[in-house]
Amino acid sequence: VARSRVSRDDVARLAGVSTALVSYVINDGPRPVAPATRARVLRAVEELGYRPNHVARSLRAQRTFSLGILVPEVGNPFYAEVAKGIEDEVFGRGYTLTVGNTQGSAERRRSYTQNLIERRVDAIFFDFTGVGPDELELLERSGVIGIYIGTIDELPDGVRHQLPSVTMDGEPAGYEIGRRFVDQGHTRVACIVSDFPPPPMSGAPWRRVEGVRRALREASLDAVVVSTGQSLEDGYRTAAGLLAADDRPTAIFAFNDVIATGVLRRAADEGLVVPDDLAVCGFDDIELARFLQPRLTTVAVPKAEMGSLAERTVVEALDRKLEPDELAGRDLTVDLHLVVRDSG
Amino acid sequence: VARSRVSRDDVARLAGVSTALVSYVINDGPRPVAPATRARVLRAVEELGYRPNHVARSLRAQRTFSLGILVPEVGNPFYAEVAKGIEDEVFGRGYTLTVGNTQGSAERRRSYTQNLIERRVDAIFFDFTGVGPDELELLERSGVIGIYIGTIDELPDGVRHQLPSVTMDGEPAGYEIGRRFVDQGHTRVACIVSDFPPPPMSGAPWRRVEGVRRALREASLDAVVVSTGQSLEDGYRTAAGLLAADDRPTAIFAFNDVIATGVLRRAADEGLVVPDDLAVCGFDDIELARFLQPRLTTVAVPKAEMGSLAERTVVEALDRKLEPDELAGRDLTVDLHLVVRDSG
DNA sequence: CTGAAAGCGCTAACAA
DNA sequence: TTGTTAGCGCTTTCAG
Repeated sequence: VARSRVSRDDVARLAGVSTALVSYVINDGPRPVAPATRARVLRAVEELGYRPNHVARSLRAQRTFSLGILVPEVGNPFYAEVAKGIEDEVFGRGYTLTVGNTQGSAERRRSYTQNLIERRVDAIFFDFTGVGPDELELLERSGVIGIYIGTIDELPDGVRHQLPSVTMDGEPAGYEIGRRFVDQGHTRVACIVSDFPPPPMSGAPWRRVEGVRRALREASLDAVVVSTGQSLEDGYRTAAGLLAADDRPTAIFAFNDVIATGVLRRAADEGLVVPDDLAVCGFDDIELARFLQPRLTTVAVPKAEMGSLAERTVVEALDRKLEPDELAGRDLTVDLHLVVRDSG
Repeated sequence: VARSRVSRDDVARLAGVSTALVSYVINDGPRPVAPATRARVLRAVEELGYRPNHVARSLRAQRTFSLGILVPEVGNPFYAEVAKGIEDEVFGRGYTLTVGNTQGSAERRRSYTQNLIERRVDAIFFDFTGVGPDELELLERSGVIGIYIGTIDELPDGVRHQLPSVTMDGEPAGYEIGRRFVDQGHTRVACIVSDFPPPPMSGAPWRRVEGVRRALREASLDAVVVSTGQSLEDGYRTAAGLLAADDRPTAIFAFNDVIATGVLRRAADEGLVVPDDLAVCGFDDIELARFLQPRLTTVAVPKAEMGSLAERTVVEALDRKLEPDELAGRDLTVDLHLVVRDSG
């Protein structure tokens, strides 16, 4: 077997034509080729098992047809969901997706961005990873398109509107949850927020928590807010701490469904009945939420939609050969809504 | 800002040296450079914000430092886990991971393999996707390294030992589960297997189910086996069917933890108490398993270990510039063990 | 309708 | 210690 060493030259030689012809045949253009010649080329391609080298093509075309996506944690189904939406969409158009796990580290995020740019990906999606001035500058000087997908919390003011984005604002949904807690007569409510170290760049409190507290404040109440990590275990452990107190909360708003799942587990371990002894609300509405026992009350985030909005923005820009700056200001927004189930 | 147009030539010109020197400085070799010159080059690099073009470098080096991984479904935390293990490991060595979702389609698997090969990835990991003759031939003629990670079920005989692999055999663990069911006095047990369309290439029954049935047979029993898809919903729906029957099973072995989660949900909906009215065992031991209510009895699969064994095999082969055929026959195996919790 | 050749950005062998 | 240059595989302009 001819080990990959088969190049366009070999095909041309075997078919007895010039290399340009081979190119025209393979790409169906840009110039026409006589049917007989075309057939000869095709036969040679077949015989040699020739396949074009995408690397060479990328170098020449100054376009790689590959996209990068940065994710805080691929293991978390929430982030995976938007990545999946994008991948599914672009594969049909010949793009490939390179994914990077930032693990919440700003340093990793920066170095991945750098790496992807050196590899000349056509665009980079920042999937709930936040974007800082570093990434912005890297994108700027390289001319690579970047787009942000995530919460408005994670976009520092100096960054917003500098690159296109698809964002959501958790405040209104948080407010609804807070209202619900108030209506249910809870007076001791806790919010568990889930920060990667370091905390969100803006340093601002999370919008979704602000929403909850706004509702509480209207009833002259407030919430205790504690911070934890991203895993099921983090949710479990944090809930354990909260529930150990004498004046333990009777309602917990968990930052996301993964944390909420940990909380539910801990509640069960304490012999607490949810929602009677403890109300629990999550956020994200991952598929799992409605399979948990009890079914989780949570906030539906249109993950697939966020992915495809971003994907469409990028692909269109690429197709129309827009410059990155022409995309600045394209800030799309999606709506969230509360999904009431059994946990709170 | 100089839009990415900065190339090695610009740096050389600004520093007043030859392009080779720039190369030597950037790569720290292969030839030494006088300190003064080096400093000048570095300054020019800095001033221009120069970054090497990885595409050109790949073309030249005949090596891209990118790896491909094919996964049945990124949304499933089980598959994501091994991908994560690999990614984490190789990123430090400068590799990047391009992931493809096959969605269980053999056609997609083939076309992704093709695509990745054209992009000249240095190696492809097949993560529980199976590998068929098509992929084998593609790898063969391209000289790209391929490695299989998954169950032995999914490797047709014509493919085994043709490429390196890290596999597990579910039979013994299945047997343990079957034994447990027997010891608990169950006489009506059901197995839910989870096939993507089409069914596993080998056409053979799944080893883990064979194990369960072997144990049952020893007690002169047998299991009913039903097939379903991969989602929580699939598990839920299939359990609904099973539990609707008059002679409903009192024990269910679910193909994996995702399916088991759906089963648990349905059992709760039917007002069945697990494990008293119904025993449920899963497979994989995803992190979620021990947070479910009830905690899921399942089989621990060393996901991270499988990933890193495969990763090490590949990286070593790449470092030592081994030919793909030198890897054939490197078949590693990992052990599984039952994790008894509360569901069965 | 087809061939020759330049050039994408980089590395390294060869020369000086 | 440094400069020059061929060539990785491809596309496309310019000639014929």
